[in-house]
Amino acid sequence: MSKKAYTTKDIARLAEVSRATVHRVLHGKGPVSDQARKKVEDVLNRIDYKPNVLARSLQSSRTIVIAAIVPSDRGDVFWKHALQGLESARAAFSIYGVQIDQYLFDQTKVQSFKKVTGEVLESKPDGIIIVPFFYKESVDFFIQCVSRDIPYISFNTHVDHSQGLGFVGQDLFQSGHLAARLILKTQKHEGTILIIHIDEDKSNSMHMQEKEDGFRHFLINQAYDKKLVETINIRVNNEEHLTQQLGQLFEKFHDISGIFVTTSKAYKVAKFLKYRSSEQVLVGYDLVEENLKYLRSGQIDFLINQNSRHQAHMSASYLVDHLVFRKEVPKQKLLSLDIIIPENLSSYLDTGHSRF
Amino acid sequence: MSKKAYTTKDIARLAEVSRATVHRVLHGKGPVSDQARKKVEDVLNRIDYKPNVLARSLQSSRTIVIAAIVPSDRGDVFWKHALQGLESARAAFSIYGVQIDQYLFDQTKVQSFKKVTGEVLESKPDGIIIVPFFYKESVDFFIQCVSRDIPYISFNTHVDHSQGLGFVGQDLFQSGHLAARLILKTQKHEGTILIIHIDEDKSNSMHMQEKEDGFRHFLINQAYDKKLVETINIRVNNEEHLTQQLGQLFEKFHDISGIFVTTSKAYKVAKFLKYRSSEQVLVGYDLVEENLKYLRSGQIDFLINQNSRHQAHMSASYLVDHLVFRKEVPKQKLLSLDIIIPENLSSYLDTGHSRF
DNA sequence: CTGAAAGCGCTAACAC
DNA sequence: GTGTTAGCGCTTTCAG
Repeated sequence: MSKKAYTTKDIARLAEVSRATVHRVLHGKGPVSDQARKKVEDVLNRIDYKPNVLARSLQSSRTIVIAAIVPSDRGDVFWKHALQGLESARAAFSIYGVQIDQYLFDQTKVQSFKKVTGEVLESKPDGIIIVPFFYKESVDFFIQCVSRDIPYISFNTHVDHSQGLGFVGQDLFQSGHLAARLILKTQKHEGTILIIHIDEDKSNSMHMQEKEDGFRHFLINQAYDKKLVETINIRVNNEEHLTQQLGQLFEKFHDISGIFVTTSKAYKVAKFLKYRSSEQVLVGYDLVEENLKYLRSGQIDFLINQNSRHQAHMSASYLVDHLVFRKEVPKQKLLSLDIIIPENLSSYLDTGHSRF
Repeated sequence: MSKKAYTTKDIARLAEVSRATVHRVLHGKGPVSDQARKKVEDVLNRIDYKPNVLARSLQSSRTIVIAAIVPSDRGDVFWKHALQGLESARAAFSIYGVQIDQYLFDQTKVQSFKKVTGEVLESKPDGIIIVPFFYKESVDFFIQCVSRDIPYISFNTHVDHSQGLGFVGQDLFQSGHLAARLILKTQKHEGTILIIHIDEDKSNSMHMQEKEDGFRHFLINQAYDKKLVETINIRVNNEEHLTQQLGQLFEKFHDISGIFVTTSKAYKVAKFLKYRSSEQVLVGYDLVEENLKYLRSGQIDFLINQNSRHQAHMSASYLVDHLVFRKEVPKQKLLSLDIIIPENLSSYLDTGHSRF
């Protein structure tokens, strides 16, 4: 059926040179005479040669090192899942001699980020996976990578840099759009809609803003009364303060019909709603334990899954495609925006991609 | 860091026999003296030996043949996607010397099914992927497989048979449950809810019934007035007949608030609704082109994605895990129930799993 | 019954 | 510059 694939041996025979010469031409290293090079290239143009990855990986000596720069997961399930994705990738690709080293930084400290990026460059890895959390520092880092000729792939946070291998993440504008549709579809009446940015620090602000933009865009399209849409920023330092703030909001706007929380902290709002036994539509992000509790009990209506596990795995997968299989990888891979309700929750919780 | 893995050479050295003997013990074939066997087994118990799959696959001679028994796709996008999943699996696993042969049957003819299953058994494949469309015939076939010691994995349609390697599909009861929640959440008022089974033949009836059961289960839990839920069976032979039937339904129940179509034919209802400019919540299945059109224009509110492409790919993937990697595979893999609305449609359309 | 030897396709080291 | 050689870990063949 499928005819035998060409090997370097075949090429050597056809080009009337030795396999070593073929090898040198294929990899562009080592001295080759123009004449020999031409002979080999002619053959390569004529046939469809695909190197056998397995045979290549069999060379046990060669191990490919990937450095992954990711926020540490101290109590944050989102990043814990990302690390799990990296781990499953490590397991899956170890047979190809790929090694994935994790470099964790403290997402509240730029210094920490700078430190680990420095360490990574020192270690001279074959490829890099990175969450470019801090904009300016990331751009600096990317420039370093390019000059050192180290391919990198970023995920979750998008920082424009065309030299990178690719980006894996989600379309945040679109996800805000989606949230708006869900709320408009399910709210009981046309009341005030709150957009709540609730987070520990400012670092996520770009993320949150894009979601808000998408959200508002949908409402405008639907000619929703602009005066009914309110944006609130909340820093969660202490619980009481939060309750107080929410209480004030509910006094000020007594006809709240829907709430969009742009971070994974929707459970904090849900808690408040439960206490008040209010019945607003609540849409949030991420399958973190506290959110799931309120999703199951009905305080949270929809969760949008950002699937950091999948993002991380995908990133690793693409880097391996590039480094091991020498395959093209897409400049951008936008993962699906999963809508989670109690019925499909469990089907998303068990990892989803068992082969990875 | 990670110490070198054991090889057959190591085992041979430790057991003081030759590598060939180790090989014979490992694969339980060929004559080995009890004494030699014991020596090798002792070593194997002491160390953690994992065969190197790459080296094994390198033996170009050995090609593993998988037979895939799937309904033909004559005009049916659902099965077309399944075939695409098989194709992507073929491409992905060809490097391991795996070959996937497709055996298509006509889903309207039992005879056709019997014919291809016969052919497959004749061809003595190393493993089988099958959509056990016809219950009785499938059970017969499974028995044949077991007696011939051919591992098989089924997908999409569930036929109880514990001897199989596994099943890949969706929880249909749960998916009906999900549809019910979506409709109750979004309908404008508590009106009549229609469950419409609309298909070309009867073969899907078990599928459809499970969905209905899940759907009704949710409504009962929510104490929805039983008298407001109606089940309708429609065979789609000609378009006019369908329009007529729907017209009669809408006359009989003038307060219809939601419609659940248990097959991929929701677009037929959507077309009718558009014509009447009615505003019921409509939930259906599958990302087939006609459905997408009405999803985008708003006649269909939600689509549930059964992702046959992914199902097929996953099945192949598991079979390869078993045959090539000698890994355990789960008895049952329930794929996620994806809720599709216009905003996340495109993110589900491009295949999703690029590495496959 | 057992072991030695060759070979899968690719790479790296070392002669020429 | 170029070709020969050896070896990755496993399987298969063939001689003992």
